[in-house]
Amino acid sequence: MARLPLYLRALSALSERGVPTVSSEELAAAAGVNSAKLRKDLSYLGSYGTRGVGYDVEYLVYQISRELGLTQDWPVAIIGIGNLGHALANYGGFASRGFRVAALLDADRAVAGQRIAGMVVRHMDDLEQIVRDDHVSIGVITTPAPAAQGVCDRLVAAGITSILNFAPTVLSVPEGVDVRKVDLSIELQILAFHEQRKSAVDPAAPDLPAAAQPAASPAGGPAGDLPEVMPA
Amino acid sequence: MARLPLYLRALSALSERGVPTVSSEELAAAAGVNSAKLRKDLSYLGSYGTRGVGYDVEYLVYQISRELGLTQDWPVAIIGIGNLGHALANYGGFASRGFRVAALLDADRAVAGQRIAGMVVRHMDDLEQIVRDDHVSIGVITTPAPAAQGVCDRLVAAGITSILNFAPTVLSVPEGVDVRKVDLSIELQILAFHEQRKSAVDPAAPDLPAAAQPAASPAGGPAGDLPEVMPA
DNA sequence: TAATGTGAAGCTTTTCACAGCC
DNA sequence: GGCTGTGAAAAGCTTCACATTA
Repeated sequence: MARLPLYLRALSALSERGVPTVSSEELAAAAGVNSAKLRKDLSYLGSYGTRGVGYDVEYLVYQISRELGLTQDWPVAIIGIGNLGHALANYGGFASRGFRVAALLDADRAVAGQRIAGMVVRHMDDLEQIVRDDHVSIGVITTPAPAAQGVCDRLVAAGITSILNFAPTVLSVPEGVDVRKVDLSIELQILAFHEQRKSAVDPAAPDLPAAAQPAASPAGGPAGDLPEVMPA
Repeated sequence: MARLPLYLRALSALSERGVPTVSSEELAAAAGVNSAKLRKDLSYLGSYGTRGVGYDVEYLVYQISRELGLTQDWPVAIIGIGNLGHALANYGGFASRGFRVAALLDADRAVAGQRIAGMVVRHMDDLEQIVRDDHVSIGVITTPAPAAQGVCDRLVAAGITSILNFAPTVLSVPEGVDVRKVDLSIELQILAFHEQRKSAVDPAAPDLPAAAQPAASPAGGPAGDLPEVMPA
């Protein structure tokens, strides 16, 4: 269930503050969901709560961690060391949940060899060997969009079955391979959509008269090219 | 509808290749969805297709862009110029869809003043003024988790009603303010969950016997702290 | 004939509401 | 009394299948 990580985060915060137990109501509020939903979600893991009391924070942290497979080590390889790959290599949030950046790779020989976040960037030629030797189980693709499918195919061929894709492309993979995508530009587009709705409905634009009614622009709009994760 | 940006991306690719019309079947395949779903989604925008022929690519690009509000300019401010903020400031994917990085801000006076992506990073003190003067409509939060709620509150107070949050925290905002979140660590956790399932079900572990059955680890698992977007 | 647009069926997710247990 | 766990109702979303139209 995709909400377990959210609960885990809220529980970890409670755990740090030394809170021993929590009710579904409180935890739901902390995770930003409805309490009935939270109880139903947790009930799929088993009956880990105590009626009349709530949930034991430490116990639930452990149970969710186990369910998510976070009690084991997950070596991750990042492919494409541009701005975003660089940022992810230095991102502290991975290590704290059992994810270990095991390798950084890039197709550019000028990038390979550089030291980033205490690691030497390897060349794509070594991909298969690195996956094998370091038991990499998750690949993170931060290449430009045109390169992503090729990299994906090589990852799959090397035996990887979980891919996190930051390149703005739909990846096609064989059955049994999981792909999750993060597209920054799509998130902004969804915000813009709602933002536009607001000013269209609300007659009194809050503060900025300049951003009022969406003008009916002339046809033949933006030709729009594929946004790339890293602009060279 | 959250899938429109996906369709738009597929259509833009077709447009670049000079394809004049596309059937729901083809476009659905390119966007990675089912064709009936695509037709239903598009039917909410109006009847922009031609039975027996398909959809006019250019016309549909324009209609979706208009629906999403991409025919107007969206000035974006990025708050928190660590690794991720830095990467986003340089990210080419924004500009191509009407999103313009109007300002970079940081609470650290050592960071403020630096030039990044051709812009001077401003100090948080100037936030309200920048939002007002540059008509910023979307705020992107890339601060460490503990700072996120404070920044969010200031953005809201300054009149911003759309926020993209990269900090691993649930932000609480008043009604009418939209928040979308991107949590890199959560994406990995979901992948790990499925990955674990695979090896548990599949009796023949593909290649790596080391990563086989999830061992029943001893209780009292990882104490886990809140992952931060930027480590220091 | 080819492919859209759409009621209706089917499925999934969310919410309600309360029995059951501490 | 308080709070979990869970059937049952409600809502939302996806898919089917076909009438409809260029």
